[in-house]
Amino acid sequence: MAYWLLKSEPDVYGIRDLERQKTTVWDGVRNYQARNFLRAMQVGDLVFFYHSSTAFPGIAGLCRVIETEVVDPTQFDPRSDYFDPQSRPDAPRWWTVRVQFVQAFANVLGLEVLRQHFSPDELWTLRRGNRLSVMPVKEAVARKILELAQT
DNA sequence: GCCAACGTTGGC
DNA sequence: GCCAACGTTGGC
Repeated sequence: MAYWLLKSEPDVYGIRDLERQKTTVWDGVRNYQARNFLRAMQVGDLVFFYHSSTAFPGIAGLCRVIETEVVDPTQFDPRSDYFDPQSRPDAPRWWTVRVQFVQAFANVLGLEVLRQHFSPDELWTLRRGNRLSVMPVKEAVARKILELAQT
């Protein structure tokens, strides 16, 4: 089983939205590196839910991959912000996963706490200028995050 | 709102 | 294939 991190702006879609919906298709990713990570996910993988572009950025909760190789439907929707006119239904460009809510952390693990425990190379969200919205998390780092979240 | 950092685009 | 210009991201 692998661990990952997904970024989202809570004003658009936060951990509480996922809690309410229970599951969601993680649509709208339009970056090839991020897409490749999405395609590498396996059912059962654990995913940290990161809140970005908000007053208290940080890791807000946990979810789990429950379906892989999902074709992102927004790429074919002309009214969607994520419409990709160059993507063909017989050869979709953008693939994603469906995730299921697991837990909202009692307290968001903010950047200050994360920086105390991890280097930018261990946790890529800490890298300056990092814009990648889907990234892998090493098991040792994931275990530590889970430990921090319970305290 | 600012601005540094990054990915993408497009002219050549 | 290069690279400057541009648009976007995201912390502050």
